[in-house]
Amino acid sequence: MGEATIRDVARRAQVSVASVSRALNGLENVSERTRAKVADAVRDLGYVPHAGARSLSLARSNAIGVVLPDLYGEFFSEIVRGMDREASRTGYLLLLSNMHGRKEQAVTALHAMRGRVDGLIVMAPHLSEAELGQALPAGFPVVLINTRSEENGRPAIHLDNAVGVSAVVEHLAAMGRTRLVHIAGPAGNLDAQERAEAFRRSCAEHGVDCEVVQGDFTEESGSAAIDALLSSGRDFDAVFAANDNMALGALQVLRAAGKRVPEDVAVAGFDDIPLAKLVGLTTVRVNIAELGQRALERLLGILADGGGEGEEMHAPELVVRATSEAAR
Amino acid sequence: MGEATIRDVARRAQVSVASVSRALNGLENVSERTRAKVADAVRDLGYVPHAGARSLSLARSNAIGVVLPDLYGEFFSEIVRGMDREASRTGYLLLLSNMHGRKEQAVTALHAMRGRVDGLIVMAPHLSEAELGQALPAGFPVVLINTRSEENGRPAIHLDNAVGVSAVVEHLAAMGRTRLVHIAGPAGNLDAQERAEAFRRSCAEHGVDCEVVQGDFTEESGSAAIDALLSSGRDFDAVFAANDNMALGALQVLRAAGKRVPEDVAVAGFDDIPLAKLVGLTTVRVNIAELGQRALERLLGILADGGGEGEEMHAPELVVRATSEAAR
DNA sequence: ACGCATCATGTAACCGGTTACATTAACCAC
DNA sequence: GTGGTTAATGTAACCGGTTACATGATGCGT
Repeated sequence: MGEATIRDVARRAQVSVASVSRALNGLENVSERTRAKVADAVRDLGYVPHAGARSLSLARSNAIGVVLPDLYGEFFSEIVRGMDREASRTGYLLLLSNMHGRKEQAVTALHAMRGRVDGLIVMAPHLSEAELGQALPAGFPVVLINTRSEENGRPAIHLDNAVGVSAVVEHLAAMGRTRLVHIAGPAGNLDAQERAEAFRRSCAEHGVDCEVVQGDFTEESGSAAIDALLSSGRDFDAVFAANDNMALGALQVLRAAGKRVPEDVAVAGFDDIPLAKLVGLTTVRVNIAELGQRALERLLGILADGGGEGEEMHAPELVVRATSEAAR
Repeated sequence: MGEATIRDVARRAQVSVASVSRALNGLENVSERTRAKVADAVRDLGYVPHAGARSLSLARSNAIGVVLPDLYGEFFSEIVRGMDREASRTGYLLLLSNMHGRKEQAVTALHAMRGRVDGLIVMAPHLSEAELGQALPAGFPVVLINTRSEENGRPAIHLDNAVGVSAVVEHLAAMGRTRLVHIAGPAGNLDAQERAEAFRRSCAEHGVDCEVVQGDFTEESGSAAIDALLSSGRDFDAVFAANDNMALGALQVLRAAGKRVPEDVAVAGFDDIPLAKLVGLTTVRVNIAELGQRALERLLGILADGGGEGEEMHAPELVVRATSEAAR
């Protein structure tokens, strides 16, 4: 990039570096004559200010660090797109760092951000609060996404699983379904836990029978779960899987077993992956881009006025499609 | 982040800043005793080096700037994933900047990178070489992706659209299709232009009828295009969309209109997004992640030995699936 | 004991910006 | 003309690291 420095510009314009700096930053107290000389010199030399040096002396970088785990497919691009939307609107750059491996790598990633960014957005589903606390000194502006949050009061944004789940259960109940099955995600996963828990609560509220079987978010596990249920002779008229993948697996097994969907059994999932639309699967749409955008907005808010502790919930939205449209 | 500076560490460890710096950077000439004192002080203070200051004095940031246009769906996440793969392997960070709007915004985006990154990867399908040249002083390490390249010899990586398109047309012709429709991408987009151009050429070579209709890379535009075509009563036996998104949109409309795929109409796309495999869509596989990774490798190579001018083509690969498998 | 090489350490300049403060010039009122 | 005010400009310190060079201590050969 243009290697000219502000001192080169000053020399060529026959003024001091202070005047150049003032002229470039549009300060008031600069004469027209000086302003013009500086502008000429800048053009002649192709001068572009050195952002690194600038941020060192200003203690401000106009960049936001984003630390994400390995994310699959849509999720990554959508969340970054949302952040970028807000960032480019407000003139910030995004400094990206995926952390694949384990804890040390995460700490390294976070440390590498020091002195480069004004704030951080961190999504670290496999780090505990305590571990995060070590790597993130108190006082540094951070917004957490979907981290296991234990009351510590750091600003955070969470997906509101309960809202999504209860919308599905309410919908199924309204369609006359009375014996619901939930295929849960893997035991260690926070979202999976919250969804299963909310499912039980919602069923109780609507006075419908409920049962929870285990899955692990893969399509196969959804198939296997329903397979087992069918051969055990258990009766049910709706299946709600903790994600779309498992719902699709369930769908295939149900149809193979001669069940009509939605007439005999309604099916619903969670996430609204592109395939869900194609297949006509009722699901819960998570607006991932909006989540990312909101996280950045929140962080910028903190940078501006320092305020805003506590968690914020991001509500997903019920999308009713063919697999649940008919009443029983 | 830890606000302690290297001088704080030096004071607490009772040594000079130079010794601290040497100890932290693992230089040889530091006594064990000093090394230990520094390590203690660093731990006590929670010191993390200020990367901005470091890169200012080293004239090296360990960051790579990535400037991308608005990209749709998978493409963005895949290309960034590929770059990230290489970046985290080699200890680089990615500084991301999407440029949506017009030229000035692009120039601003590029200038914002000055003094923050060691090199740039730029994908600017809507900027001419000349425009780019102004914003990118010669001598700064850059790798261009899919830019309108006019012989200027900057290192670049291009997707070989012609190879992919001609493979599809040849395949469709071999399957007995004779009236092909191409749904093109947005007018300003280089890939879209190249694909449409190659389509016309390939059709002529294989002696089949061809028609090009306009789309904009979104699924909806694919649906709309075929919708319009069907209601105009035009006849065709194969649809080749400039990307998979539009092909999927077309697929839905065709089926909704009672056409059998592939018996009545064959369908093909471009990109091979994950959904394409699930749906059985014939397409051209672009290993996008590999493209991104390759771009970064190339850039790192340039940083290391300065060499490597010229363009490099990245050939995509035909993937035949159910939507085109049956001969007419 | 001396001279000399070797090694650890410290001092201060530098990277490229910003800005507090000092300086100078210009203008006005008296 | 003098003193005081205001506006434009310049000087130099500072942000937080790195590193060339100077300094001081230690060990060795003779």
